[in-house]
Order: sequence, then C-alpha cells, then structure tokens
Amino acid sequence: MTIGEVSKIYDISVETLRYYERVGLIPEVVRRKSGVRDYSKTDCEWVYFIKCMRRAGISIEVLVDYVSLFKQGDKTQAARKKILVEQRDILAARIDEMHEMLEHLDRKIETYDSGLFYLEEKLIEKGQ
Amino acid sequence: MTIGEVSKIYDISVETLRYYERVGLIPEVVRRKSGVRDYSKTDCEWVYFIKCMRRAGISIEVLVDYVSLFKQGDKTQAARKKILVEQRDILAARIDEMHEMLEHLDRKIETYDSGLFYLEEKLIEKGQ
DNA sequence: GCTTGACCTAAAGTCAACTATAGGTTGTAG
DNA sequence: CTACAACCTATAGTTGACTTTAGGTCAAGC
Repeated sequence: MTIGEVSKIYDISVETLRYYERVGLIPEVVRRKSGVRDYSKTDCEWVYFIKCMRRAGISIEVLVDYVSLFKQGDKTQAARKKILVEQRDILAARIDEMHEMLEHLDRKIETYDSGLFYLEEKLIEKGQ
Repeated sequence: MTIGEVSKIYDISVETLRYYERVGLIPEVVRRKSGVRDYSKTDCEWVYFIKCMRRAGISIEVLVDYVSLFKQGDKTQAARKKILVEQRDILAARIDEMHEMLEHLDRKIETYDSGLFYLEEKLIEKGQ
C-alpha cells in the first residue's frame, strides 16, 4: 500500500507518516526498487497502534522507547510491558481527572441555566 | 495575596500566572501603589477555574474568548454559556475516546501476560 | 544604610509535535 | 513522449503553551 492510501485510511497526513518513521515511531517500511514506501498489513497495524496511543496522549518519546525495545526482540518483553502498564495508569488517572473537570463544567453550565452567577456576580460588583 | 502565595496554593508558577494575566486568561489583578499584584478571593477563584479548564484540555484561546466575553458584561451570557456547552461536549467526547484507548491498552497488556504477541510475532517473522 | 529576596516588565528562548518548502524522481494516462 | 500527480529527502518554519533572561524597583531585616 502506498503512503497516500495509508494516509487516507488512517487520517494521518503523509508528512506525519514520514515523520513518525523518521523518528522511530514506526519500524522502517519496506521500499520498492524506486524507493517508494510499500506498507504491509503489519505496517498498517503499527500505524493504527501508534495513532491510538497518540490519541490517548502518550508522548512520542515514550512510544519511540517502546518501538526501540521492540526492535531488540523477545528479551525486552518485560520492559515493554512495564511501559504499557505505566502508561495505562497515567491514562486512567488522566481520565479520572477529566471526569472531575467534566462535572465541574456541568455545574458551571447549570449556574447559567438557573441564573446564578457566583463568580461572575462578584467580579461585576468589583467593577471589572 | 501576593503572586508568590497564589503560586504555592494553586501550584502554578509565578511566571505562568503573569503570562495568564498578560494574554487575558485572568481579569487584571489589582495592584498596590508599588505596582505589586494583590490577588483578591475572586481573583483566586478565577485562577482556580482556569487551572481546572486547562487541565481539562481547554485551549488558552477558547478561555481568552470566554474571559473577554465575560468582561463585556451580562449581555454576553448566552455566548458564554454556548462556549461552555461546546467545550463540555468536546471534553465528554475526549473522555470517551480515551476510555476506548484505555481498553485497547488493557487488551494489549493482557497479550503480554498470556504470552500472545499477535502484532509482534508477525513483525519478528518479517525479520525486523 | 545596605543587602537580600520577592516583586516588576519586555523580550527572547524552549519544547513537543508536527507542517511546509525547495528541489528532485517516478509512473501512468492521454 | 510528455505532462502531471504522487512519491522522495533534507531542512526550515510553525504553533501552543509556557519558561528564561536581562535589567530594574521595593520593603524588611541586620
């Protein structure tokens, strides 16, 4: 599959796909004689994995470490799992925090509905 | 309250507090004759609000718009509420997505536990 | 009375994560 | 056989959100 096709399927720009490969976020994609990238199904699975992890907020740096360990083979399994578990916990904490903030926002929206503006009234009194 | 005290209480650097005020994220804080900021309770509530919203991932730009509307008074209530509701929905969607990614990560960690490496095995076969 | 730490501004610097540009090659459709 | 879209590399630029630096003021303790 060409880079253009992968780009469309996963909604990631071709520039970003090349960037991801260059920095080591995706194992090197095989090329045709001409030098053009030819993504295999496995390459696509990596692209999908990386897309998910990025959307979950996991940094490029951490993912580069993971891919780099992966390239070193089986002996790095424990280290790789450690990274995933750490990131899982960070993600879970982030979700909890965002959930709290969602509730905070909901309460704030309610004050608009009910016509009560605690914070705002005070500032208006202050003349700002 | 001085900027240093506010910084400690809310765990935001004094530089960031000044930056937030400069770009319009927090209404202007009253100064003493000397020019030193003196945070009122209401100022602190703004700082807290902004901290929460930033942690929820709401951009500086959106928050600046909100504060700017707020400064224009009551007539902007509807517009302000609209911003909050929009951001609430974006946040809810982001939480859902992150939840999916958490499940994805959990499944991946399970494959490590069980010794099944779908993606990895394929890439090892490939010789990478 | 002077030093020291906390404050001030304006402007420049940093960092992560892309994104765009310049200049070149390839392959396919008319 | 040629034009033109899609690919390539290397390098520079952008964006958002701070952070640091340089150079200065002020107030309290020794």
